[in-house]
Amino acid sequence: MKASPRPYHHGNLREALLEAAARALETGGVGSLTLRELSRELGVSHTSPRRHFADKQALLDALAVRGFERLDAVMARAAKDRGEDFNARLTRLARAYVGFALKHPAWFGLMFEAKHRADAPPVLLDASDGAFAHPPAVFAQGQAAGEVVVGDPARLSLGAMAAVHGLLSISTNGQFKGIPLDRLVAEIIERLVWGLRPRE
Amino acid sequence: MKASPRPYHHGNLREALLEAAARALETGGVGSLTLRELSRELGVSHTSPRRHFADKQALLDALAVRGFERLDAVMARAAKDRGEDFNARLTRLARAYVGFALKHPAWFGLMFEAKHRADAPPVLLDASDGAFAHPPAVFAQGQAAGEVVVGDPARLSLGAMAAVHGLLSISTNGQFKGIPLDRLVAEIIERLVWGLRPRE
DNA sequence: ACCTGAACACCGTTCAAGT
DNA sequence: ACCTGAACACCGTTCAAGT
Repeated sequence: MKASPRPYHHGNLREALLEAAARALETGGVGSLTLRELSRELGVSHTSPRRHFADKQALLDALAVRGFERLDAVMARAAKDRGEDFNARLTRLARAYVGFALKHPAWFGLMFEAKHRADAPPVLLDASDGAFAHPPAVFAQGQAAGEVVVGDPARLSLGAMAAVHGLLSISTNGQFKGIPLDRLVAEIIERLVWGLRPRE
Repeated sequence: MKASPRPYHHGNLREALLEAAARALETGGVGSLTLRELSRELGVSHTSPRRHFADKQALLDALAVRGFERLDAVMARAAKDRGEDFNARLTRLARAYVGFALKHPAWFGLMFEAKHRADAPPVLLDASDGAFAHPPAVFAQGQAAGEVVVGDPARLSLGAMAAVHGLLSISTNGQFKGIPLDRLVAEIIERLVWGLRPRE
């Protein structure tokens, strides 16, 4: 958003660093991400990153923020109302979440690791909150349609998102005991929705 | 279990390394865990660990196995039948899980990170399976008592454990938007149990 | 303002050598 | 069998210096 000042030797080093870091993350995991290697790749000295990020952790945090922004965009698209019932809509949202996590496992891992640091910057927590604002919205509309019990949507949706996220953590290689994640997600959401029916 | 051969310079270096590593993990997180520092602490040369662990990752894997064994012990104790109903028992099991994770956050994180590596050793996956065998047992007894719908206990319990684990991942510093994890766990389990009631 | 090069204090891993 | 010491190829970070 901020207009970049005239470049010196490199076009926009900060941006280039973040992009190269994201690539490194996808290719070789967080272990392969070093400031010196990024600098080499971009043809600048290994001390250049210092001008744009206080230290390595600052770059990782910025990368985590980008991740939550991407996740936010993915969730926003999946949360759009298409006239389905609550179950179908929540399942679509959950699948989008799982899809992002499986497509960018190292990035996804970095995002939550960064968020869990005691001194995580506010901008990071805000980015996370942004992405996690979509499920409550879907729940609220489910309530409006009489498909979901009354109660704080944020609190109700937390259980659903926790289940989906936990499924990712507990599973291995996109499956659990041979059953693909996608199927398990649908199963769990359906059972959850059943439990969330208004009690007559 | 295996009888240790006569020591050379150190009593039982393998054991000492694992204990020192666990301590380092608790104190300064996984970032503070280096083979050289462990060696210094134990008064051996920095190449000694090589005799007992092929590389650093092998030590981390062994540490992760220990973690799952500890978790298994904690879960086994919590899963014991005390004559409560299914809801109370599952809540106790979930709280034990959360308690372990909050008490040893770095270790807990290491365990699942190790488990997610593509080349995770079978012994690690077995240790994980061991700890996760307790919830299905509780579910099976819940079914026997007519408190839970029919279905594969492993599959049914997966949703519950995923929700609890996910809550840990999504939350920050043992809470979520100011609400303590313990309370959220109880809430989610209760709602889940409600959804798992046999449908008449 | 932005980048460089040398220097410092660390790593993990390898390997020939010791007892 | 078990450990050592030197060596190698890396790190992140600091700092005086350049344009």
